[in-house]
Amino acid sequence: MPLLHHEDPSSSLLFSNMPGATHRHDLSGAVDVAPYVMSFADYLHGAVDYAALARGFDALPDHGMLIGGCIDNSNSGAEKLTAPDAAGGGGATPMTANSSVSSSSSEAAVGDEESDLCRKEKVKEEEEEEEEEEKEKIKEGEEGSEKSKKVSTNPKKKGEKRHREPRFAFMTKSEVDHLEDGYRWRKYGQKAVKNSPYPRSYYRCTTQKCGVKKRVERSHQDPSIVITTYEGQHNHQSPATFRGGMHHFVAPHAAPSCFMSQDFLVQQVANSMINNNGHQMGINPSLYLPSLQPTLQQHQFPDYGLLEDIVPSFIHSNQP
DNA sequence: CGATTTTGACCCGCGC
DNA sequence: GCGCGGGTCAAAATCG
Repeated sequence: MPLLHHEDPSSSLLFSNMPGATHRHDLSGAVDVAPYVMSFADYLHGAVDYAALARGFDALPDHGMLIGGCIDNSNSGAEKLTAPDAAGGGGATPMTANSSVSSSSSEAAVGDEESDLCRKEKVKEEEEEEEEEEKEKIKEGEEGSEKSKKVSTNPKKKGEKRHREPRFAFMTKSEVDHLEDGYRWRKYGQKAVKNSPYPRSYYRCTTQKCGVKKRVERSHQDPSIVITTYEGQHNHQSPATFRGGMHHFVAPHAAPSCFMSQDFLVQQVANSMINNNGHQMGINPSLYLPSLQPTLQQHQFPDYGLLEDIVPSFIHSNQP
């Protein structure tokens, strides 16, 4: 996927929309993305749900730049995150600031396998979308009384498959694993990642009734890269947003489709950028938008369901 | 003292 | 049916 390059080669942002991708990453690492705010947002509007990501920008401490992102619609657990390099299909995609690699690549890496999965999942998703909402409701209701139950996601209906919300993943070059994105998260688990020395952490939005989750893991291919995957959409504004006097309303329910999330992201991004005191802050110049920006705006993504769809373009751009 | 993190156990889906 | 891996829970520990 194409990247937008800025003047500063040191930082680069790579966005990839990966429908099949399962991760969303916050780029908390990137600190000042301000200059890109507008364009970024616009960009997002067109296609992806990077809002969430974007928000990370404003908060990003000192570490990191956004390397890439992708949206994953696939719900089935088929998501896999691969290191960018890996995704590249063997390191084909460099994630350096100059070179662009994308998270998509990571997911893309999984591409072959995932592409099928993603597509299947896509379909499922639609069907399950409704179910999910119901589940969530049920959950809420049950939560209080049936906590004693162990780990049963949905004790009530066994027949129902676990449904997952669209995910958005992106890679960030950052020293810190958990990037600040404006929301408050509570870590609820950590698991070792197969074939990787780095564990994957699971976070949940601490806001009541907000079921947004995110996973954070470090690429074993390039330890400096953090892969963040968002799942679901916030049904509230971020604390940061409030502080900044943000004004955008965010869709109250889980996004049924990638596009929803995209809007969401856009808003978030915009918000984050405008955040503090109404000043535009943030987006790090180091944030590079992929050349696909135009593409996104035009909604030309062939199929968001597949990473490969996106990744390839992005990869190609880098590789003649 | 409340909120968050840590961590081992458990559940679930999937492939063989 | 079994084993594996991913994801989640929840008690205990830690933090602010």
